[in-house]
Amino acid sequence: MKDRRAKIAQVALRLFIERGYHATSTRLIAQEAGVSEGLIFRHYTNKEGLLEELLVEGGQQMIFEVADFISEHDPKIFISSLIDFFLDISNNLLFYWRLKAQLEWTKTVWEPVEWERILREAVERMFKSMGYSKYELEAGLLLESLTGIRYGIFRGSVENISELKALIKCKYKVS
Amino acid sequence: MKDRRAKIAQVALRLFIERGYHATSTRLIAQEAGVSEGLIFRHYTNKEGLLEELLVEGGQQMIFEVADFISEHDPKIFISSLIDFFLDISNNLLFYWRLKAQLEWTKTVWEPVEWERILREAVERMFKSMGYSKYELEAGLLLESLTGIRYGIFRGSVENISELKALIKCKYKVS
DNA sequence: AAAAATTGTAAGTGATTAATTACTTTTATA
DNA sequence: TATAAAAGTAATTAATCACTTACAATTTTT
Repeated sequence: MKDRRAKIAQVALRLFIERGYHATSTRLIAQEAGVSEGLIFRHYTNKEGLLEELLVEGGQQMIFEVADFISEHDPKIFISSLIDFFLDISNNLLFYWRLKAQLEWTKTVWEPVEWERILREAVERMFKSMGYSKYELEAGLLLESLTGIRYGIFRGSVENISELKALIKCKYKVS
Repeated sequence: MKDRRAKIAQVALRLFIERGYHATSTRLIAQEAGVSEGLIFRHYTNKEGLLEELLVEGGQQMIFEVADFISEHDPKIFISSLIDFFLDISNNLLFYWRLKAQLEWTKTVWEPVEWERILREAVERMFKSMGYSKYELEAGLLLESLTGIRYGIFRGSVENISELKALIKCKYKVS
């Protein structure tokens, strides 16, 4: 069976999100994946290596996804797509996003990863082209706000997502 | 020495934030607090009981603080104070806020605590009195956005906080 | 089909975990 | 000041942790 490595990664990602990285034992991962505990360490150097690969893989997928609407040159369509991207619960990178967010709480220094830098620069460019004077500040405000709402969706404190999306788009006059 | 219990709580709060709840051992807490490990379990039923008390205590302080600008009846001053409350890094409840946020990632079901309910209702009332038609949605948007920005401040991805505050207040026409 | 490499497991390893025990010291009370 | 209660500790507990070892099964390569 070739896909047992993938199965371990899949189960680990779910458990890390459900219970937190430190509260998830390699024993439990193995049990839920239906493999022996030793196999985890045959495929990954250690538990942290497994986590690292989940983050790298998710980050690469994210770069791919972000590249999609980076190519959009119409600011209005861009901002609208950005809001959808952040707040669509059907987003297939939700698990990665959640794991990343969870881990950020214990980090001492924060450095944006590649897709975050690419995205921020693109949003700044859009606000600039839309004639906003403080475009960097505007980009920061929108991105942090969207992140907050996304956290709210994860948490379960945001119900009417589609209405909220419409309201935000209305505020930025992009739909 | 009477204040050793308080010392344990103080050190535990710091370590839980720095390293995460599960990654912080009772042994480390005792070491950093300069007490024996057994003393932790003399004062608190268990590790989770210690965490619980930190959350309850912080929540009670938060109710007290929130009550401050709940009494404000001028919507413009209210919203302005709300923004300050959420984004002032001098806020003495920052540690509680951070711990609570960190723990929310592994919760299966989310229920707003008392101060969160009180606050949300007050914000809704204010938006209603300001003539916003979708006042509930507006309240949700502002609160989740401010939470997101606050997380950004914790994370270190927001630099120009005062400028950002001014921009938000400007958008809501409250200063 | 033989050899080699990979994938898999069961049964461990020592270290660390939260929590308890048995006991001593300090503080409060009668 | 005698006594009870509370606050404190050192040493220990069973359980669990991430990880390793020695070996077996399965693929892949030649």
